Amino acid sequence: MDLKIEDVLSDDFIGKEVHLRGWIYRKRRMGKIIFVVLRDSTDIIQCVVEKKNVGPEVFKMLDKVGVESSLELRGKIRKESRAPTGYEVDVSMVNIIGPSYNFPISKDKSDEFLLDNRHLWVRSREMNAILKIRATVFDAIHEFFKNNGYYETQAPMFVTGAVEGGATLFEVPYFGRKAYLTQSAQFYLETLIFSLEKVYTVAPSFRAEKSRTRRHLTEFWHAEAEAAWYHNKDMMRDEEEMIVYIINAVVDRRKKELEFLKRDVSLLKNVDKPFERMKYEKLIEFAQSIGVDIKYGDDLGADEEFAITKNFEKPVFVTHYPRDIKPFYHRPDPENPSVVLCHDLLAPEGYGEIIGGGERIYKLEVLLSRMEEEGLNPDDYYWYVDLRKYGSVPHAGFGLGVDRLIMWIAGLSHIKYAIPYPRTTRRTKP
RNA sequence: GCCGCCGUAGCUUAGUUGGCUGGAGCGCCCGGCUGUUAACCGGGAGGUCGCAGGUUCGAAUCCUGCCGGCGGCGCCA
Repeated sequence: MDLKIEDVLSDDFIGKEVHLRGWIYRKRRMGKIIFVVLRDSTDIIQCVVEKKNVGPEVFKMLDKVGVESSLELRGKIRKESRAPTGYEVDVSMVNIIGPSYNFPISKDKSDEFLLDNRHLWVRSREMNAILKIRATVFDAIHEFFKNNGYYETQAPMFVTGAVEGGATLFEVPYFGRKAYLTQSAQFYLETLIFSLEKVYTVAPSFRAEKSRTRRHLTEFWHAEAEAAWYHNKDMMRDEEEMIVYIINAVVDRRKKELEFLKRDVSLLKNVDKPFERMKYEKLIEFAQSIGVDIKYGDDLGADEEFAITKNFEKPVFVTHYPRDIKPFYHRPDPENPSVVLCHDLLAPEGYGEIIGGGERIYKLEVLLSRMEEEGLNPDDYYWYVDLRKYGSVPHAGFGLGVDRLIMWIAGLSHIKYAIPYPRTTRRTKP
C-alpha cells in the first residue's frame, strides 16, 4: 500500500507492515542500530534499522549515505514515546534510491546562504509548512471568487504602458521595439467587465522600484478583481468577505503548519467581519494621537503604517485619501472632490498595506480632466479612455498582494520567506 | 535615489589600542558505540584572513582603491 508518513502516525497502524518512501531527514548510528528519521511531503517518522534485520551490506550502505538521500523501506509500526513524532518503524527492508553525500545545508546557516541554496532549502520543514499555507491561500482565493460570481480571466504580461507611474516598469526588448512587464492587470480587467461584469485574475506583477524593505518583491503575485456596477463600499464588502474566507480556510486546513511556525492562531481567529472603515482624515488624527509625526496630505510611510497597524488586531480599511497622493483613475468623491473614493486595507500586527483598491472614474470628461492634471496624454491610454465612451458604468476593483497576505497569515518577518523563489532588487537566483 | 553595515576553513564564527605557530562549533574522512533525539567519544584533513597597492622591523588588524554581499528609508501590493 502506498502510504504517506502522516497516514501511518496513528494507533490504527500499530503492528501493521507499511511501505514508505522519502528522504533521510536525520540519521544517527549506534553500533549495530541506525536511527533514520524519514521525511516525506507530509511529516517525519523515526525508523529503526538493525544490522541483523537488513543484512550487513545494506546496513553499511545506509551508514555511508548522508542526509537527504532518498529511499524506500518496509517495516512495522510501533508506538514509541522516545521517537520524535510518537511512532516508530521497525525496518525489515531498505532500498536506497538516490544517495546524497555532503548535503550543503546543516546547522548554523545564514539567511543569505539559505537563499543561495533555496532550491535545497525548500525541503526544510519550515519551508514545507509555509508552502502548504501558501497553496491554501491560493486555493481559497480562487474558491472565494468562483463562489461569488466572478469569472477568472487573464491579462497580458507584455504591455506598452503604465498603470501607476512610468518609472517603475521593467523594460524588455521586443523585436526591435520596447515592451514592458506588467505592473497590474487593472486596466485590462476594466475592459473585461463590459463583457463578464465581474472578473478576477491571479498573476505576477512586476515593479522596478528599488525598494529595499521586508515587504517588497520585484515580482509578486497579484490577485486583482474588477466589478461592474460596484461602488467603493461594495468592493470593500467583497474584500472583507474574501479575507475572512481565506483566513478561515488556512486556520481550518493548515492548523499543523501554523503551529509548526509558532503562529499565534488566536489572533487569526479574531479576524471576522466587519473591518473598521476609517477615513484618511481620521487616520491622520489617530496617528497623531499616538505620537506619529504626520500631517494631512502625507502618504503613510512604513514607520507610520507600522505604528498604526500594530495597534489593531483586525485589518482596517483606510478610505478617502487626498486625490493628490493617489493615481489618476480613482473617482473623486462627489461630496468632496479633493478626496477620492478609494480604500487601502492595512493588515494588523504591523504588517501594513495588503490591498489597494477603489472606485474608478467612469465619466469621460472627469477622466480626461484628471489625466490633464497629471500631465498624461490620453492618446497613450486610448483604449482605456474608450471604455468611458461606449456604455460606461460605475465600477470598482482592487489588487491584493498575495505574498504580503501570506506573510501576515504565517507571521513571517520578511516577504522573502512567503514565496518559493523571491525576486528582489538584489536577487535573481536560483 | 538616500543612510548604515559586513567580507577569516565547505558552513557559522572568535581574534581588530598592529606582535608568538590565526582558535572554536558544525560538516567532512578514519575508528568506536544496541535507544539516539541537530546523539556521543577518540583521532585526522581542511585557511592566499575578498582582491590590489601602501604604511611598518612586523598587517586578518592601520590607510587608499576595486570587487562582492547585507540591513533600512523613500516608493508601492
